[in-house]
Amino acid sequence: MKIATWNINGVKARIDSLLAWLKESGPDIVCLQEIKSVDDGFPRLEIEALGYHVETHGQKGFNGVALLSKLRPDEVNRGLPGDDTDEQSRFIEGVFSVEGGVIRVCSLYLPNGNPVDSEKYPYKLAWMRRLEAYAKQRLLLEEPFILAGDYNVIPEEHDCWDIKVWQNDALFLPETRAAFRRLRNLGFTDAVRATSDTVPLYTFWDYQAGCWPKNFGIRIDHLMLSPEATDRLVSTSIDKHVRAWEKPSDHVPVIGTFAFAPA
DNA sequence: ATGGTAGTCACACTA
Repeated sequence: MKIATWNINGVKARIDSLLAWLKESGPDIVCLQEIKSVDDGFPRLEIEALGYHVETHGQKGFNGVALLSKLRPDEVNRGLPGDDTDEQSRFIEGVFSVEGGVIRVCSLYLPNGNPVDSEKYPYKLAWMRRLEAYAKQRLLLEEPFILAGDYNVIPEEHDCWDIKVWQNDALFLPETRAAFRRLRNLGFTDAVRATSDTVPLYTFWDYQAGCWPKNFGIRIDHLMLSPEATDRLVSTSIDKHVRAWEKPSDHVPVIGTFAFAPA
């Protein structure tokens, strides 16, 4: 079973690429971020025509996440718990039946947090605290559980082309990485790192300043796995070639392959 | 180069 995450940076602008990639890659579950669409505006018919169920948690203009899946989810939950006043659509959770039980998969779009001296950075850190509290509770279920998405976190220096450029950025500040480590240390495995010794590995290349042709990238899209999901992890891959397509997203798909069979 | 590019939406805002 292939489970992928991809920040597509606007589903309306990326629908042709998304359909082409679904046909090429054939993932079973896809976690999308930055759909930048309300639920009614999401191009669900074209995606359903390829055999996917579509669940969205949209927002006008910004943010927005979605779950595409060959299996129909048994349960879907929208929004990260912990702050009823948070109106940004950054989190959706689906539960799927597989042979022998369920898997729980979340698509998350963690706040960017820049500029650091604005209210955006404390919002990011508060969001990470909420994610940690939520994840801690979910781990008690002892299920295969995958937190997939755009974390806007560069975990280590070697996940970045030039740390001097990023060291004071909200994606790399010590407090940001400490929050990421706290989450991981609850018992999660960074799937890409667990299956590859290659450094560096990138999932994002900025549109600006020729970052893509110069391979000036960062690794910020992650599949974080509970112990029960890690037990079933077979391999991971980063679909880097998609960054060279016409009108690309600045992020590429990250894919985990697992030894789960559909129910 | 106190720049650069892209998406959304209709003016800046976000990244």
